[in-house]
Amino acid sequence: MNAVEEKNLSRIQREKRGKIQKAALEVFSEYGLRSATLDKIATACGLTKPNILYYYSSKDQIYFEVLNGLLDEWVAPLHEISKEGKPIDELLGYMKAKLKISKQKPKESKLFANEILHGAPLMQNILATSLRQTLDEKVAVIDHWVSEGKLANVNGYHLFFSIWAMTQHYADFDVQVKAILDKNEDELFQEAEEYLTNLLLRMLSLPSNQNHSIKRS
Amino acid sequence: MNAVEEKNLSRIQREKRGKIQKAALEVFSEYGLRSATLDKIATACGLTKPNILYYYSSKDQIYFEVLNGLLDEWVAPLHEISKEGKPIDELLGYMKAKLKISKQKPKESKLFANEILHGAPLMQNILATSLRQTLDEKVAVIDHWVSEGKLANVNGYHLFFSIWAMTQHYADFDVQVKAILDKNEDELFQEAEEYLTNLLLRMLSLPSNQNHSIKRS
DNA sequence: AGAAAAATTGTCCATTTGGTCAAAAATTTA
DNA sequence: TAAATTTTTGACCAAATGGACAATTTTTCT
Repeated sequence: MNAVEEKNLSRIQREKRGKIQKAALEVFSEYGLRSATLDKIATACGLTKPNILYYYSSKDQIYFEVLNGLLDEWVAPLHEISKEGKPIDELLGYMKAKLKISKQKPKESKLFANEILHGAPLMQNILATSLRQTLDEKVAVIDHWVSEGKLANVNGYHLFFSIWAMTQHYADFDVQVKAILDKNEDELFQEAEEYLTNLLLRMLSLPSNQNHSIKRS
Repeated sequence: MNAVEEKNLSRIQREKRGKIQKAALEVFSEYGLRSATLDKIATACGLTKPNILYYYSSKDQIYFEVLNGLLDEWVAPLHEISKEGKPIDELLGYMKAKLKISKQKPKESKLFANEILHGAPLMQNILATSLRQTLDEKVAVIDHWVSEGKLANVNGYHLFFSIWAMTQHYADFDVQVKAILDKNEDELFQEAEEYLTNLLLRMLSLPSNQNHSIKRS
């Protein structure tokens, strides 16, 4: 499935490839594909440039490997949304999972964002097939919930777009966020979670439902 | 105020500088600062590379000029938010203004996003001073509205973050959006506006307020 | 241990690219 | 129109960079 089979690798190969990928993530997420250099990656992982090219045939290939690894992580939380669960809980859980990734893996988020921002030349077809199919399924679940009266009437696609946008914003544009708010990382994400929870609750709750912000019983 | 005074320029200078900036916006927004080349910009505006360097002293300077122009446009809609207006209308108007920019100036939006994504090396201090100050003022207005009972209780900073994130998403990540939805540009932004209007209405309306989706009187 | 295989590196190369510069062409000014 | 000024360009350069490769070192296998 992966472009590189990972089963028949020696200990050394596994270690070095791991080091390279980790360093490459750092460098690529900071500089982007073009302005990242093999020398920077080499320095970051303590290897020589030719040594890196012994493990990966080209800079592009390293980038491709790293990016491919990210895509799976990026899509994974979607699969956790269960038709059987309580609609609002499922969607709140999804938002929290995405927000958690933004907090814990900002570099990965930025690299992914950068790729899409520049036209996703390496992922466009995957987006249009795999991601699209998965999302279609989840939107169908949302439509189902809506039709059963378990959820306010929302456009499922745009709901996902907005969850992606709002959660990733805290990772991708952290420089801007931190230029405006002085909070430390923990405070910031705590606030964000409260804000987004409130937003989704208001957005998704049925108008005539029980009052969600103030429990009476 | 600008890094380059624009008053004492001849007709030729004005024309050529304009051409260069326009071409530079195209190229920079597609490739980013580093992987954009002077040759690409030269081709895009039909000038020679040395000719471009006759008008701008370096590639970095062109980038700086272009970027600086964008910042003003980016912040401008914020100033339109009036303390005197009806809170929800003001904020809906702001969202619509930002969404309109995403639709009509996607390249500008992407260039801006790219800069922040990579740490905003050229704008960090402006963000932390000018933008921050403006935003502080507008958040104060929101707090005021909230305290007067004209608006649901929301965190003003995160409200702006989410409006930025959600509206810019349609420009910055258009590749992803279009990989998932087949709609044409007009349909897409129409849907987005409806979705975001509904979202903000639900988010900002007071719980016990009049029913906003169905007018009774 | 010794041979074979794998891993590592120093050196080198070709291309790309930002930028220079002097000469030429075009425009403006007197 | 002729001089002065501005604009344009072809040729060129130095630095950066992705990558090749043969030689060397290290590890693995018998």
